[in-house]
Amino acid sequence: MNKQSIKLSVDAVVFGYEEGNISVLLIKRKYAPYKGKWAIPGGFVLNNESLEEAVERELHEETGIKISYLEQLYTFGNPSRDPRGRVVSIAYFGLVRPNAFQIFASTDAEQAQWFDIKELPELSFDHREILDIAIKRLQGKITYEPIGFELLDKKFPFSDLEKLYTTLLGRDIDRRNFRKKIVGLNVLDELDEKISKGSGRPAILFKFNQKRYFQLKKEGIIFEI
Amino acid sequence: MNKQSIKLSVDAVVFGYEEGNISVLLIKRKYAPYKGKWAIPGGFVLNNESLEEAVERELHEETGIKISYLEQLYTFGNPSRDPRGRVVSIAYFGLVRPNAFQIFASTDAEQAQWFDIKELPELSFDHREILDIAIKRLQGKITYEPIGFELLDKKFPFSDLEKLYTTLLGRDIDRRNFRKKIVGLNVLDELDEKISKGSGRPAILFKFNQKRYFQLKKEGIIFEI
DNA sequence: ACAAAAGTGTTTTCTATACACCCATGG
DNA sequence: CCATGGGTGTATAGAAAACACTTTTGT
Repeated sequence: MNKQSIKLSVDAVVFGYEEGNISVLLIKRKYAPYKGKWAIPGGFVLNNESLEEAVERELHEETGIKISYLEQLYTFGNPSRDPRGRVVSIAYFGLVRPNAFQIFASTDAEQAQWFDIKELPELSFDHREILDIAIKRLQGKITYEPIGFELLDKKFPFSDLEKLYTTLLGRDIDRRNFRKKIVGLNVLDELDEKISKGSGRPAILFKFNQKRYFQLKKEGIIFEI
Repeated sequence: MNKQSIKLSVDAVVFGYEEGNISVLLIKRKYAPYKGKWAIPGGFVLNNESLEEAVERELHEETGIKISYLEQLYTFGNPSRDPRGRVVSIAYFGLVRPNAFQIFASTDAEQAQWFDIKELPELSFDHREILDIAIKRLQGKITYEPIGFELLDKKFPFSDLEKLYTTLLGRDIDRRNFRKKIVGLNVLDELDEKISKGSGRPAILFKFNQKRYFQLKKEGIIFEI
């Protein structure tokens, strides 16, 4: 019988959102292959760790950020996807507020950096394909799950949530209808605080009702905007 | 550096539908571990084949059936899921008409058999968990995709499609509203043929308009019954 | 007072749901 | 002629979409 010599890796596609821009966290590879090229953070799975542990560890090692919830995206196994030999990679997917983390490169990464998803550099391996699938998933999620908790500040004006949705959907939405729908979900708590953005009427701040938010996620709302 | 010694396998969860019953194809294991126990068909990935090739090959070897489209379900990587050592398994998912295939066990399988999903035997490894996730996916699919093409005969009366939906949803649906909705999707072509089921008015036969069907799948309709 | 962003209701349209009787055939 | 399953339309309620002016602040 042919001895199997397949290696297993994990990759973490981490999206951030800030003021109308969606970005993704990439690292510059320190070693060959693709030395000096940008790539999705990730690396080989160790013998005794779960896949989730592996992806969190690799992400932390290479970029300094620690995320406790990464969702499995897809497993990529094309035999020629890695020039070093057969490497099957399980890709994960996460959302964060970029400004809530300080990123710093280490181990296999020479550099770690946020890239706007509309201005991506050339990527290593089949990482462009992985990223494309992740972007599709991100845009798909919005229709069957509430989104925003992981991407917005703790306290935020309604307009931030609205801008997030217009950015992810790539089109304008009606402010009144949107507000009605979100309010109807009971997922936001209104605070006794306002924020002023220099000019214009100050906005009331909201926060997500965490319990209700995760309940909706679990139930899987269908949510057409 | 610690040399990685993880093995990679694939598993194929194949669902069948026949006259109001959903079944799944299982094999009885010929070798240890779990010798003589039922399991989801699958096995190790070879060095030079893609994951899709591997899962189709294993399914064919163990059960005799050949399916060209299996969808990736999830990757299971719990370090203790296999008593032989670290085995990560990529599970796939497919739908067929059981009566369109003749099943016969071979290679690692002592027997291959359809089981009603309400009367499952004890399963090997973490296959019960895999199957539960697959069943959830099957039930979820129905709300965002048309379904039935792979599960019904080429030509079928409307009532067959209706019964499939009631079975998958686990509840009754309104015959008139259901028909309206399906007809509205333009996914069925009416044939000039009828079928009689012994007593009662003969039913007009339909077939799926394949082009339209796969177009809807791709677009991803949201389809509440 | 004006510029800039936040906040708010009503009307219309569409979609989902509820609901019951007639039709065609076999025995 | 009766038992059995197949086929059909309409009315109502609820949800989504379209739509524009007023409020509050900073300058």
